[in-house]
Amino acid sequence: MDFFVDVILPIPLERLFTYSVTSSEAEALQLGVRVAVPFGKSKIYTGLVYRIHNEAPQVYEAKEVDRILDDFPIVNTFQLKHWQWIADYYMCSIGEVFRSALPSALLLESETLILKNSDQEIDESELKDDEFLVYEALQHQSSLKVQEVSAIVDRKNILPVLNRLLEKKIILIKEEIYEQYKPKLVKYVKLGDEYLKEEKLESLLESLTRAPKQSQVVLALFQLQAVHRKPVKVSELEKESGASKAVINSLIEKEILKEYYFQKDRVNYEGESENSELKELNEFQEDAFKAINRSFEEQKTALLYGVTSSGKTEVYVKLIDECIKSGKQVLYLLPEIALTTQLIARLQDYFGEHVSVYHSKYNVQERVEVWNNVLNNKNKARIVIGARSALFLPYNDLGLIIIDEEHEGSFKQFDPAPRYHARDAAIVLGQLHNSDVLLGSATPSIESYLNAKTGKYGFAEIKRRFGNVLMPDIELVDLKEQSRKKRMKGHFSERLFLQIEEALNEGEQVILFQNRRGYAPIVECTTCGHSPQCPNCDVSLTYHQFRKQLRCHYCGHHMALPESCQACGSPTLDTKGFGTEQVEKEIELLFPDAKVARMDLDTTRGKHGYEKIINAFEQQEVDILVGTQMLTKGLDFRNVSLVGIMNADSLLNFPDFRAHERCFQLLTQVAGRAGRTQKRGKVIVQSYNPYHQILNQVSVNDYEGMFKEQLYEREQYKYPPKNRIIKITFKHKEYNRLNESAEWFAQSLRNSFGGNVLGPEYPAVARIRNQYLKHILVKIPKGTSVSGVKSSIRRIEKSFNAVSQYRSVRVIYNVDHI
DNA sequence: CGACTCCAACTT
DNA sequence: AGTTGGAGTCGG
Repeated sequence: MDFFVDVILPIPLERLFTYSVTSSEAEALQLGVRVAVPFGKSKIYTGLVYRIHNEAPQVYEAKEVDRILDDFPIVNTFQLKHWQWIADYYMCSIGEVFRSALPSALLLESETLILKNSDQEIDESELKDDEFLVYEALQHQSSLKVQEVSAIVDRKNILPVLNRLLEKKIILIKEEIYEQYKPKLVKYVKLGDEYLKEEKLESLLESLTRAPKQSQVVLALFQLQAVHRKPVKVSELEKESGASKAVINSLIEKEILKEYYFQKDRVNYEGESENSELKELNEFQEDAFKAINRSFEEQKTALLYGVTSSGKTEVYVKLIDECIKSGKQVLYLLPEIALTTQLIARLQDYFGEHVSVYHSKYNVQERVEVWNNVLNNKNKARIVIGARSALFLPYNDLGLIIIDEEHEGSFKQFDPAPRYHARDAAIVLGQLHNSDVLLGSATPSIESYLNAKTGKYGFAEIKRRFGNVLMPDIELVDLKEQSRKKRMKGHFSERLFLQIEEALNEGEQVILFQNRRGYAPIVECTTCGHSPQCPNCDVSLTYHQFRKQLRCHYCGHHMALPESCQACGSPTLDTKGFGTEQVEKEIELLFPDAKVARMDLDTTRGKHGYEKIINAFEQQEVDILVGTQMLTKGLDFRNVSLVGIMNADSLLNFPDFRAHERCFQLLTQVAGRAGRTQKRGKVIVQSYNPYHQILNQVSVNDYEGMFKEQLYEREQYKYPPKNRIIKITFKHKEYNRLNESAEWFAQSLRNSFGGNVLGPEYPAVARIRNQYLKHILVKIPKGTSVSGVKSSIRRIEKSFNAVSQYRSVRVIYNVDHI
C-alpha cells in the first residue's frame, strides 16, 4: 500500500499539498510534525503534516517528502482547529496562519549553494568577466550563497550567469536546509579520566612544575571542585586561575583536562525564586474578583472595567495564582507597547520562574525555547505573557486567558495576513480549551461593553483608583482664543506653559503627548506653495530635523532637506504642522534648565531603546518626556503631576467611524498617567475645538455617555458593533487597471448586497510604494449570515480572477477592519 | 540577432 | 508568495 501525507505549506494558497512517504515513515509520522518537502523546481519548504492517508492523487504524481524534521509533533490539535477557524473567519489560507504562528526559526527554507566543480578542466580565457568573478571567488571559498554571488557581480539577476557556468560545468548547485535553532551550549571542564587515580595525579603535578601556568590551572580546578562540588565552567576556571584560554586549551590537547558541554536555556528568570506575597485586594477589587469568578462559573467571558490605576493587575494576579494552583496554563495578552519591563518584573515578583515572555523583540532563538517550554508544559512556561503572537503557542491545557487593554486597536493584525484580532481569536481559543477568558480595560471597546451590557459577557467594575487617589483634573484649552490673544509660545498655550513651570518648580515630572513623530509633517515653499512629495507614495515628506532629512513614513524613502524650493528655486521653505521632535526642541528653548527626552518610533529602535528612556524617566533623570502613543500604556510613574496633550484635534479628525472612540480612549489613557499618588494629577488638553463632545466626555470621564452616543451613531450608519464590516483592498501599480477592476468587483457585490457596499474609494494615501490602492467596504447588517456573505465574496473573487486583465490585481480582505 | 525585462502561470 | 519560462523590447 502507498502512503501519503497532506501538508500545510507556509504560502497563501488555499489547498493542502500531497506528498508520498514510505510505509515506515508513515508509521513514524504524526499530525503536527514538520517535514521538509520539495516545492516547485528547486525550493524546499517546511510543511506541517495535517493528514496521513492512502489515497493517491488522481491527476498528478506526488513528490516524495524530503525528510522528517521532528520526532514528535510540535503543533497540537487545539492549534490546528484554531488555525482553521482563523483562516475561515479572516478569509486567508491556513498556510498563512501557519507562517505567522511558528517562530521563524522553526520554518526552515532551503538556500541554493553554489559549489565549484573541481573535476572540470577550466580554460580561464574562455570566461566572460562576470563568470570569471564568480569562478575566482570559488577558488577562495568552497561555497557561495546566491546573495553573495549577487554582491560579487554587482547585480540582481544572476540567473543567466549561473546558467552559463552550470552549462560549462564550472559550478555545481546544491540545496541546503539550515537548522536555524541551535541550543546554547556552555563549555565545562574536568580532569581527564586517566588522572583520576591518585598515583597518576601525583606524577602529573610533578611533571607540571616546569609549567607554572598549567599547574596553576589544575590547582584552580581542584579548588573550584572542592568548594562548589559541581561541574566547572571553562569561564569560571579561566577567572579563578588567571590563566588564558590558550593555557587551558593546551591542557585539553594533552588530554590532562577534558571538555564537555551542557545545554543552557536562553530564557531564564535570574531573580530570586522566593515569591512575594500576593497583595490583599481592597474591597473594590475584591468585589470585581468575585463578579469575575461568578461569570466564569457560568462559562462566560468576563469584562473587567476598571478606571486607570484602579489596580486591575492585582485582580489578574489573584486569578492567575488560582489557575496555576490547579496546574493549568495561563496566557496573559497585552498590546506590544504595553509590554514593559515594569509589568513583567511585577509579575515575576509574584510568580518568579513560572513566567515566560513572548513578543517581537525576543530573538528567534529565544522564541523557539519558549515554544518548546510551552509544548512540553514546562513549569517555567506556566504563565505566558506576550503580545498577540503569543496566542499561537502550543498550549495543551490552558485554564485562563487574560486580554489586558482589550480596547487596543493594535490587537488587530493589519499586515500581512492573517489579519486576525487577537482578542476575538483568544476568545475562540478559550472555547477550544474550555478555559476562562477575561478582558480588561479602563476604556472598554464599544464592542465588548455592548457584549457585557447584553449579557453575552459577564461584567465587573472598579470605579475607584487604588489608594483612593483622585481621578486627574482635566482642563480644556482653546487654542483659537489663545492664538488670537497672542498668548502662544510656540505650540504651548499660556496655561500649559505656566503649569509646566509650576510642576518643574515643585520638582515634579511632566508628560507631553503629540501623536505625530518627526519635526513637521509638511515642508512648504511660502513663495509658490510647493511641498516635497514622496516619489513612491502619495504623501508629503515629513521633516526630521535630527538628520536634516525629509522622510516618507510609508516607504522609508528619504532625502536631504533641499536648500531651496525644488519647484521655483526660492529659498523660502517653511514647515507646517508639528511632531514630537519639534515639541522637544521648543521645550529646550522655553525651559532651558529642564531635562527633556523623547519617546517615539525613532528613539526606541534598538532592543533596549525603550527601556533606557523609561528608566531614565523613572530615576527622575528626565523632567519632561515628549512622546507619541507609546506613552499611553502600562507605564506607571510615581512623580508625574502634569500631562499635556499638545493637539487633540489631530485625533478627532480621522476619517474613520472609530475616530471618536479611539480619541476618547487615547486621551483617557494618557490622562491616567498623571497623579498616581496622593496629589491630584492635572491634565491640559489643547484643542481648536474645545467644545467638541468627545473632549467634554473625556474631561468629565463620562464613558457611559460616550458609549451611548457612539452606539447610536454606529447603528444609524450600520457600523459595528451590531453590524459587521469587511474591507476589501485592491492594489496594483497601474492606475486605470486598478480603477476598472475595483469598479467591476463593487458592481458584482452590489448585485448581491445593494446599498451595503461602499466604494470603491481611494484611501487618504492613495499610492504606497508605487502601488495604487482602493477600498470597498461591505457592511453586514445584524441578522445576516456572516459566513454566507463571505462565501458570496469568494464566489465573486473567482469570476474576478477569470478576467485576465484583473487577475494581476491584488485583493486583500480585512474582516472586522479596525 | 542576441541580451535583457516584464508578465503570467504554476506549485502536489 | 516565489519561482520560472515565454513573449516583448532594447541596443548594436
